This record gives sequence, C-alpha cells and structure tokens, in this order.
Amino acid sequence: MTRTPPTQPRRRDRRRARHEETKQEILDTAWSMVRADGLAALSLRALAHAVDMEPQSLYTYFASKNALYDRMFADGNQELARRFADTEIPGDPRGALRATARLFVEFAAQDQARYQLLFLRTLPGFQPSPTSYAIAVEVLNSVRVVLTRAGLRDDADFDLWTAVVAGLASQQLANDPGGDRYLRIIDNAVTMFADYVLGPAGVK
Amino acid sequence: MTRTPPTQPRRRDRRRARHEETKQEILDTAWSMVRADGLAALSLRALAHAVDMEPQSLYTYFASKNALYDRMFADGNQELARRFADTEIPGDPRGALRATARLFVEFAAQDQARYQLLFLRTLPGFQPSPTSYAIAVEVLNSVRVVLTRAGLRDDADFDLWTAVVAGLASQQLANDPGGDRYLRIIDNAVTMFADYVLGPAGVK
DNA sequence: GTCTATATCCAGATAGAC
DNA sequence: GTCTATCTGGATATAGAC
Repeated sequence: MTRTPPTQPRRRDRRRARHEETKQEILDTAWSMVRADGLAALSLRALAHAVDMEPQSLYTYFASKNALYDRMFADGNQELARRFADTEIPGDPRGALRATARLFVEFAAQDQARYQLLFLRTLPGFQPSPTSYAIAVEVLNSVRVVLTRAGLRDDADFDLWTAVVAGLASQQLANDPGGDRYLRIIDNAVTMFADYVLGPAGVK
Repeated sequence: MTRTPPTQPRRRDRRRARHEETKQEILDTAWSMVRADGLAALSLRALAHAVDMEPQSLYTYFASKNALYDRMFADGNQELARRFADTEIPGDPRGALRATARLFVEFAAQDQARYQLLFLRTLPGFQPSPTSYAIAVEVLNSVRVVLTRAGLRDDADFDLWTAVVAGLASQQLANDPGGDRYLRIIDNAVTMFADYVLGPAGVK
C-alpha cells in the first residue's frame, strides 16, 4: 500500500491558505475599487494591476468577472447576516422595528456599490448563482422572523416595511451620499409604520 | 446690399427638420435598447447599427455618449413633467397624495433603465448638464407645491414622502419587474403616510 | 501560481473623402 | 450628412512556457 508522506497534507494546507489569502486581497481591492468608481466600472485589468498582477493571473482565483461579482454578492450578504446576528433586537415591537431599520439603512448607506449589487438589479448581465442567492434568501427570512414577532401579520405589511426601509436607503445614497439627511428620519419612518400596522402608540 | 435668396430659409428648415427627425429616431432606439439590455450596456456601435448607420455618423447628432445620456435624462424628466401637468390633482389632501404617488410609482415601474438614469446615481461617470438638471429640479418643485398644498409642513415630511414613494418604485423594479406587487400597496402607503403627517382620517 | 504571448472583439472618438 | 479609414485604448479570456 502506498501512503501519502506525512508532510504532504500540511504543505497542501499552507498552499491553500496562501491561495485564500491572495483571493481575499483581490476581493478587498475589488470592493475598494467599486466603492471609488462605481460597480459597473470595475475592470479585471485595473483590478489585477492594483494587486500587482497581470490580468491573466486573476483567473487562478476567479473563473470569470461574473464569478468575482458573484463572490462579492455572497460576501455582502454574509456581512449583513453577521451584523444582523450581532445586533441585540429589543423585545418590544417598536424597538425591534427601530433596530432593524437602523441596521439595514446604515448598512446600505455605507456603500453605494454594495447596495446596488445586493438589492438593485442594475448590473447588466449579472445574476447571482443559486448558492449565493441562498444566502440572500436566508437573511431575508431571519428579518421576516423578527418582523413577525414584532407584530407584522401579512405579506402586504412586510412589503410595505421593505419599501419604507429601501426607500430611505435609496434616497440617502442617491441624494445625500455620505450625509445623514435620510438617516435622521429613520425613527419618524418607524413611528409612521408602527402606528399604521400595529395601531397608534399606547393602544394595545 | 446682398439679400438671402427667398428659397434658402425654407430649405434650411427642411434640413433641420430632417435632422431632428433622425435625432429622435436615434433617441427612441436608444431607449428601447437600454430597456432591453440595461442602461450601462448601451454601446454607440450597437445603437448606430440599429438605426442603420456607421457608428461614426452618430457624432453628427450627439457629440459624445455622455451627450446622449444627457439628452435621455432631459427627455425622461420632460415626460414626467408632462404627465404631472396632464394629471388632475384632487383638492383634498389624501386624494392629492394618492394621485401623486400613483403617478410617480407607475412612471418608475414602467422603465427600470429610465428610473436608474433619472433617480439613482449608478451610471459610472455620468452627470447631467446644468440645463438638463434644471428640468429635474423644476419637476421636483412642482411636486413640492402640490404636497405643501396637501398639508406637508417641513423638509422632514417631504423627505419622508419621497422615501416612501421611491421605496415602492425601487422595490417594484428590483423584486417584481413587470408585476404589481408593490403597485398594489400604494394606497396603503399613502394612508400610512397621511395618518402620520396629517393626523388620522376624519380628524381635522 | 505567475508569467508572456496571443486571440478576439469592442469601446469611444477623429480625419477627411465624397 | 454619411461614409471609409484609422486611432487608441479597452475589454474578457485562453494557451502554454517556466
């Protein structure tokens, strides 16, 4: 019987670790480039040169430009999921709505390109892979659980909620990027929504 | 004194009319292409060939790709202004809000690319010219007049309104393009907003 | 894993003949 | 006003040497 030499797996691990490191560096650089120049303006040439590579070498890490976008899509959703998991959601309905709204709108306002990739359908030709899309669905589901616990009853309530929150995010990014014009009215929006869906404050 | 021959001006008018006709045809074709393939995917080559020209000939009509986008930006805003002028706005506050919301969300839902061009800032490198931008400002101002008449008092009210409406439009386009999932809840959103800003229905 | 070399094609834009 | 010819540079992607 032939046996793999005991040093082989370790060496393979090292190599894999280094591969993942470089991949992460490429990914980070890609994020900073789309943040600066816009999502659609990303080019593999420019990205490669930014990490001191020839463009062709990128294909060792990503099979195509779409594969890169897909990974970024998964990445962004994972970051949102992580924040959601790390946030204390108050037990009272209005507190829960406020926390959820703030979390989401602040996440969105932070990065126009990421918002565009995750929530708008404006990148010509891009569609997330089923695997990446599943992450997005999971995030949405955990939001739905929180909102149901807060008292939302039907799909129309839920859609109205996402519209209000997406509207604040979208307006913040389009009309006051880097500012807080719409971040400031999150609590107003939550009160408006809660009064409508849960009944006016104080009423049980 | 030399005098221009009497036939000259007419011939010049004809030529100009034909020029405008061709320009309009190019513009219409550009709209239908961005509707099909996405705003950022538009190429002058493909556009030229679609109107049976060589790409270089387009430069007789538009000085650059950005000039074309700029004209489309103006075009879209003019269409919105026209619809706004043509719509009967009810005298009662809630009716006015309902009419305005429907007008806007339906306009937005009709054309993802147009919405992106007019209201999002996602086209890398594009900025409307002052002339075109002025049209957008004028539209927004006439909306503001209507909303003030309907009872909105301060900037926060106005921003909350645009966020709600933009949210419905954005969600409709991103999550149910061609459908009516968010169009259906426009009236809910208007009631929610009116109750919050104007006071609950029936209260004077 | 990275490179050179290359393929293939496309982009926006200009000059000048007709 | 439209064309041919051309410029200049960009894009994504593959093959194969080292």
